[in-house]
Amino acid sequence: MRVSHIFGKTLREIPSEADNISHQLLLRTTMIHQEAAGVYTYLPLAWRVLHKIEQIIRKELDTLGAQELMMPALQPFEVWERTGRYLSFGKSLFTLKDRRDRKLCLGPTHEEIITELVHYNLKSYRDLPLLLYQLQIKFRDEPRPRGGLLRAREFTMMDLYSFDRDAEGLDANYHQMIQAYQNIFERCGVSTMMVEADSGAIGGKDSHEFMVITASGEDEILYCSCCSYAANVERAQGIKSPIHHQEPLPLEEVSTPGIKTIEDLAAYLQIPKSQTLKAVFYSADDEIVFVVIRGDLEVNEVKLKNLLKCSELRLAEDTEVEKKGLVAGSASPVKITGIRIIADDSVTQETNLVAGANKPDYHLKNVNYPRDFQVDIITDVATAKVGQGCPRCHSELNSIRGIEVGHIFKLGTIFTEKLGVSFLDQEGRQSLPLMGCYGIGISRLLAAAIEQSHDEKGIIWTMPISPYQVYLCALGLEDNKVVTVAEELYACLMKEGVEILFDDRFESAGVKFNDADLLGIPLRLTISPRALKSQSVELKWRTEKESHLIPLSEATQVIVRDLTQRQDLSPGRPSPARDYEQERFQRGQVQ
RNA sequence: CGGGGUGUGGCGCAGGGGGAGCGCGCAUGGUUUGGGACCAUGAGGUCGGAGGUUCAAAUCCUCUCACCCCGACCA
Repeated sequence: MRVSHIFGKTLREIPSEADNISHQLLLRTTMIHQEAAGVYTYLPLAWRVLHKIEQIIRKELDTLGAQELMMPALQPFEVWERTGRYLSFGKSLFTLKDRRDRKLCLGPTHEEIITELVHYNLKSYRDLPLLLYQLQIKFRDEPRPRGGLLRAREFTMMDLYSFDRDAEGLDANYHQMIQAYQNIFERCGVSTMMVEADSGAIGGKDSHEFMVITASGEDEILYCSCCSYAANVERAQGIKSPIHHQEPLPLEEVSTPGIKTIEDLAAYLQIPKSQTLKAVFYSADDEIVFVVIRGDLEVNEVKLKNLLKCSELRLAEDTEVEKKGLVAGSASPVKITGIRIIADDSVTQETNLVAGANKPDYHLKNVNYPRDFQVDIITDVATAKVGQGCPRCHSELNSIRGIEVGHIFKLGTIFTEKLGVSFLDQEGRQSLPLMGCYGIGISRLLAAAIEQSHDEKGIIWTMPISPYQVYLCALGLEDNKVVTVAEELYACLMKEGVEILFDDRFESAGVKFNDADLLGIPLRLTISPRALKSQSVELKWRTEKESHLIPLSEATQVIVRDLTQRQDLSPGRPSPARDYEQERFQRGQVQ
């Protein structure tokens, strides 16, 4: 492809709507164009990258015996009613009506459709296991799309669904898919960490996310510095050893005029926050619940939501709290009845805490469980923190940020049961197949790859997903020799199957070099009168600072050889963005 | 949904009751060509939309739409 013909020109200035690196670079290179909030056109360069990622995915999945198919984006709403998931998706589900007033929706995911499809085609245990996948556009009416392709309302996704005879089969497929995912991301040249994840309202016992590690990531990951434990903060557990263990002292009321927050209380009484008991009130599907937790910790709403099995969870309004006869700012579980009390285990392990006195301007000292209060549930509902102990090996937890590019779930029989899918097992009995589902956000992966691999000049593509492999710069085009040599090399390399961008524009060297860097093509070749004096071509890798000359006569041969070597990434391949935390990734990629 | 912000040519921005401007980009001609050259000439905008105030509105008022950021939210 000639650069002069590429649809979409590079921009010198950053469009003001973007403040996210990948978003800025995708706009500056005109790889994407925004049509509405969270809705983008992929221009030719981006489309090539998406295709490459898709091909890597296909190759890896087909090796497992998975079969590709294509389900509709437009789905009958009725099937979402049957599984009840129109409720859990809520407003994120795009809905519409056809001319006969029949309700339809745009698929945010395809568990319903695939399960129905399998219903019509699954008869015998001999048909299992089954792995089906598609590459599809998904629609989710996100409350707030952001970051360009990182959180869009329309995006491309690979979703695979597994069906198995039994739990062992599901486990085997799940492990197989973990390996496939690790292969896929590695082949794309992005470093990911696999972490334990919340499976949310979809249920199921096992769920893992694959995170592209980058400081700009939306998700926080807690990982152990010693063992392989890594989890999304939504799910992570930290060991909360008691820090003030003492003999219980007698309960004592203290005056705390105007004190309402834990910060103020700790400062006023000159005690650490960890010596206080925090009371937080939530409305869980309209039930007000009372959560108590050690003052230095925060309630993890995901854990709480899973515990209460509610569909809506929010902080209670002050008026709702008052209606329950509680004093916001001075509330405690001491002598409180008529409300469900959930205690984080940090509270029940601790001694002599300062808690509210359930009347304004007073607190209680030396509150101890179970002497002074009772609770309905004791469990872990705290947000794990850096510095806490790893739940597996008790070493210290660290924190890092990532972008979720893959998510896998063991669904079990949730969908097959609801939609009545069964098969005849070996003994001739009706049996429910066990499902797993596995997703990769392809367009998000494209953006995440840029987040992970760029510098101040632009994108740094890894070879396997770069839109082109080579950027051929011809400098001094009024020199006929330059034109002849460049055209010849361009033709030769194309004949060899090299994907090449030929910058044939009458532009200054600076413009061409800057565009080459911005576009991030791995190898830049320069043909110029200067290099031609020594019958040479200049080679420069995007990841390296220095260029070097090779003889013109060997150019095609050398270039093809070097490209082949770099096509399949070896672990030691230099890439500035991939170097950092490299060891961690390897440790994080759990067996 | 709460809070904040922005809408003026393809991109970045200035202007703030009476001529719609600047830089980049684009076109044409010329001089240039190893890290975003220069000169000249030009094309391109219902100032997000609707209503109002006024002799006169990009500018003031009202409503509205879109987009961005923070939060809530996000299987």
